Amino acid sequence: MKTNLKIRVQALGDPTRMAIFERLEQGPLPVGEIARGLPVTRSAVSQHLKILKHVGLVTSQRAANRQIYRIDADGVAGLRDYFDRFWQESLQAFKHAAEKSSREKSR
Amino acid sequence: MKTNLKIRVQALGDPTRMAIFERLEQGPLPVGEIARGLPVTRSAVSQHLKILKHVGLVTSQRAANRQIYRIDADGVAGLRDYFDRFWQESLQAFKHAAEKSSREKSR
DNA sequence: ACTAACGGTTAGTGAAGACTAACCTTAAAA
DNA sequence: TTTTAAGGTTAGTCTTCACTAACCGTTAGT
Repeated sequence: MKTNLKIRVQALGDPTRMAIFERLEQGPLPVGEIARGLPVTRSAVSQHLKILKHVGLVTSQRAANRQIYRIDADGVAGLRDYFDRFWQESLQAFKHAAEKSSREKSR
Repeated sequence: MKTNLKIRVQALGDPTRMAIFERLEQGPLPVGEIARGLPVTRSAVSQHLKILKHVGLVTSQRAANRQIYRIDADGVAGLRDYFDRFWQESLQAFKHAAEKSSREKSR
């Protein structure tokens, strides 16, 4: 399982994978259930799930005949933290710019 | 400016756009400066910036001859909140599953 | 006015990758 | 044991889209 954050974003960049991901927000589902309602074949869904699993966004678990997929909370937490850092840094940059601007106005 | 969160993820799904985005984490930059150090032409960078701006991840501002691009903190906050929701929901689902499992073990 | 540097736009091309169809294994039910 | 349904894999096709090259307008300096 890759832990690189960028390839997780890349994985979710595909609309179908994003749809699968959002489908799993409701709760764990077997492959066939995920494919039902999506405009692609079960084969395509299976390939997408392989990628999502590989990048650490979902996990799977056998139940007899079925493979149950669910969202990997840790993987999602990584993404959240990643964007949180960007948010904080850009906010700080904005604050600096604002202060500088007000300094220039007051002279 | 589109406010749809999915297309922001889609926008960052491209490696070059992600590189541009991370480049802007250091601080605001003009187009030419961004292109310098990237393995693509300035034209490509300009097209990518157009997309990033369109989905609300960066903003731009003229300074005479130059276009200064910077990260849009609000846009990034949207992404963070989006993944935070997934994280919370999947964590809760995991907790439910764990409780159910321990109940079944204890009987 | 001319020149140089900036950035955006367009058309056309090439490569990456999403998709289907056909196949396989495995597990449970008949 | 045969059948049925599950899911994964592969080869091949086709579409999407990232990229370059050539162009344009704009601004500042000479």
